[in-house]
Amino acid sequence: MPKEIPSRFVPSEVEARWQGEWERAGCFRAPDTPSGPRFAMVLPPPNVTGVLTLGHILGDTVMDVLARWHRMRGDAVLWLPGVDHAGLSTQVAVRRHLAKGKVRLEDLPKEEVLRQIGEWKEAREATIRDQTRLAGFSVDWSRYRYTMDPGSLRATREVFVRLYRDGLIYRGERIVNWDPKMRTAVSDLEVVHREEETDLLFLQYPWADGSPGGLVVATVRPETIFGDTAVAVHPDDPRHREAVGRSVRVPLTGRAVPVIADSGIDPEFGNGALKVTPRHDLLDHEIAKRHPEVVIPPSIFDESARLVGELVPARFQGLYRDRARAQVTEALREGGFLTRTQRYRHRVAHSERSDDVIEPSLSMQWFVRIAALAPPVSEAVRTGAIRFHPDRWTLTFHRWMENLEDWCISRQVTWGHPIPVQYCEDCAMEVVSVEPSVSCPRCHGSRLRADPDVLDAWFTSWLWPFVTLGWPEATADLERYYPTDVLVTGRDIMFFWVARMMMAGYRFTGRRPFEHVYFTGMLRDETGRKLSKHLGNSPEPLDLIRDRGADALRFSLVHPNPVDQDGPFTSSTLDGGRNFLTKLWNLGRFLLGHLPDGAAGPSGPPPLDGASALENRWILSRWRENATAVDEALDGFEFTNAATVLHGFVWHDLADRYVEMAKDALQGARGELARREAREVLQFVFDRTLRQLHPFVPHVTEELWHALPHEGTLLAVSSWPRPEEAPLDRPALATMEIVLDGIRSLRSLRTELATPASDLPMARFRPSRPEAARALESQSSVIMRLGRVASLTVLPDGVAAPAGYASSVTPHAEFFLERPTVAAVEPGGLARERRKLLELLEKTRRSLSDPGFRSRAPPHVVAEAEEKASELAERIRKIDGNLAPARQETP
RNA sequence: GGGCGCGUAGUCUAGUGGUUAUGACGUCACCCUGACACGGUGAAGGUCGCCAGUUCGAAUCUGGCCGCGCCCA
Repeated sequence: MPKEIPSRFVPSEVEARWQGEWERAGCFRAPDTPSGPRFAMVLPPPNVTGVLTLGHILGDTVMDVLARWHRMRGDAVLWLPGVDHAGLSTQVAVRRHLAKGKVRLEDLPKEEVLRQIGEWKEAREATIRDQTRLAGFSVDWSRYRYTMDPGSLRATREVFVRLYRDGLIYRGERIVNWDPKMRTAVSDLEVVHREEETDLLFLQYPWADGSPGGLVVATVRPETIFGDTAVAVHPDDPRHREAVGRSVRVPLTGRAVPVIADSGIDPEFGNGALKVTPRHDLLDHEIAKRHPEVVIPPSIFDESARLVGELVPARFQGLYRDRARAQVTEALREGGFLTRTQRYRHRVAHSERSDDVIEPSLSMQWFVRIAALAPPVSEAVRTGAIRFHPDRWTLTFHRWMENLEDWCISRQVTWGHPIPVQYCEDCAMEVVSVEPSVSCPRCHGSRLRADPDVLDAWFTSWLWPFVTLGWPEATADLERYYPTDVLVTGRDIMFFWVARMMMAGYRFTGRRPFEHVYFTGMLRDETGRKLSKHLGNSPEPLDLIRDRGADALRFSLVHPNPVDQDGPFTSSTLDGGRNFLTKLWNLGRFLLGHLPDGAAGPSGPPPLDGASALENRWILSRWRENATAVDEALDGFEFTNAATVLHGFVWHDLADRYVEMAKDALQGARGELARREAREVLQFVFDRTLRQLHPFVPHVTEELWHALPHEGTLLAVSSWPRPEEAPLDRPALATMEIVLDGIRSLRSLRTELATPASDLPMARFRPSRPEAARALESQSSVIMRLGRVASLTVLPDGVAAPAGYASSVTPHAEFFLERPTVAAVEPGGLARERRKLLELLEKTRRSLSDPGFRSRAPPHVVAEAEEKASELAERIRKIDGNLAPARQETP
């Protein structure tokens, strides 16, 4: 047993050691026990695109608190880690990386692209594992999974085939969100809208029959006129009633297109007439479907959004979207078609991944009819089988679930799971199978062409909670640890991922994938901006860990700002965490310094009786109260509350009060019996507090626990304390309130009187009640020591305060403190207090004189008010009595 | 435009009908007191966004307004 704890907590010397110990002991491996209480979580697999951000560390910290807490409670805990291949995102990242070396990803052969991405993945994955280890997260590395490992590959294909056979996956031509930079379709969820200002052009489409004038159409996308196959107006629009049924010529091409009436047109927009480009706009496409006379033309864009095709005049061929817009606008102006322009703010869709402007485009893609998967999910949330924390997100969730569009799952990128479909070159059959076929099941031809596309990465990660446990095989893990208990994630992926996992869970396992979904908040910097790599305001977690330690970082993420709310994370937040750990560390040093050689570890609290020191009875009760509050907070997913309770207990109850009060006893000033009792109490309380703090700050608690006498091998596998271990001594709690009130009063008077620090003035007190008298008299030595006075004696009723004393009046007593100099006067505090009390008294009396209050308010409230009024009046009377002589002395 | 949420000391925050409105950071004063200056002690700082209403009583419930944020179209 080392008799010394270093004077400073140096995380770098402590943290790595325990990470090694825990792993060597295998305490984070989910037990293979077939039954008994269990607790399971899958870690949301971070993208191999990048490394862990502070946001990840926040979520992981919450999960680690849950995992370690449950482990200490004796549950078989599974916390399963892994990474996500993140298809498109990763390809975008690697593309950007290659571009720095002036290499275009598109120019590389497929094998080379895969090799580059593979290298990228290996490097990032290693960093992610390091970060996870160094933060002290207690994941089960033996069950580590990757969304492109063989099991995931197999399961993904299996799911595709099942949904296809059930008619819930289909291939179809629909308007999709096309990302011209990445040259792939993306799903609705991967599109972000941003407000932009552009020119709204008013274009005159001449009448096809040659009559003068024409129909004026407003558009922000003049370059798409080559794809126009109609002009639409609202049927009730009087301005355009004549036009319906006629034809107009598309400027610059001369093609005649019909004017149609459609109630989907907004008459308020522009001139009330809309050019219909069915191949390049969702609304236009829907209009075209409603009107058989409107043809769907060939595309006018290639996959990079360059103008091409038979409808595009030669002079515009090959122009990229933006240049095309400028040149077409110029041509329209020259041709006299442009009647006017107007600045116009509107929302433009961008690809979340590449940031390029989305080009809506009619395209052949694979879709999932997710609306068919929704009912059991909505039902689960409605009945509470799955619950959100905080629960206000339930509403948002329901709204989205009621409005589901088919999910586009095919991507025209290289990196991802291949779509498990082959096309027969002979009979054109779609062959959909888990294992690739060698011949066509219909015509038996052997010329099968694999679908060149890959699947949206979410199509794999929506299976995460059960694929990671072995699905579709009926493994022991799946039996034991599915459904999982809690999912912790950010609400930004509520629809992307959480909802889809719920759909997949019910569809493929028939059960909920998890019971609780806990959403963490978003971290912001001191100016309120979201932390993001993009803004450059996001600190590197490894730097913070190196600088302040993993525990300080972890604690700062859950305290003092609420984990489930967006809130600031700044260097002063981090200081707070570090300061707290230092406080804890020094408490440990203090305790060790007062233990004799060979002291035993604490097993339970020492039995106390009426003869025991007040502070001992008090701190055990305070610990019990706080321990109960911690349990309640953790049960209710209130992580910040739990941390706040522990923080307050350690700092204020244990350090500021208990230790200060018990110092005498610990140093032997009150005899050997008192000394041993104080030691045992402090050992017990500190040991239990270390256990409770362990899920939040595992390293420092493990280190301190080992530095002190303890029972057991590792704190990480020790048991979670039960509040009932300690007695709840209500009289001790009440008595201590009076004692603390006295100490506070004397200290406050000292400051008000500017008593020099080294002075020990004399003090008197006049109790208001017998129990106050007993408390103050019996504890006078501790009050004298902490209140820093030389004597503390009772002033009998009816005896005036001695001259040269200043006073303070509390509900329990009047306190008098000797003034340091003759010149010192009654401080202003007493008069201020009097004003405050008088205001309160008046307010209370107003209530009491209101007949409605007496007749309607509950009797105990009335009684309390009466008691308060008389107590206030009494205190004011006492203040007046003490104030009067002071006034006389200083006219 | 629709939905959801939030406005409490300089900053962040607790508080779902009766509390002298909680805590932290910051500020000021004194103190390197034998665990800790990453500390101790004390103090200052709030018409709980505004206006109505409900109620004996509103930071708390209702409505309206103002401001901010997020999601969806």
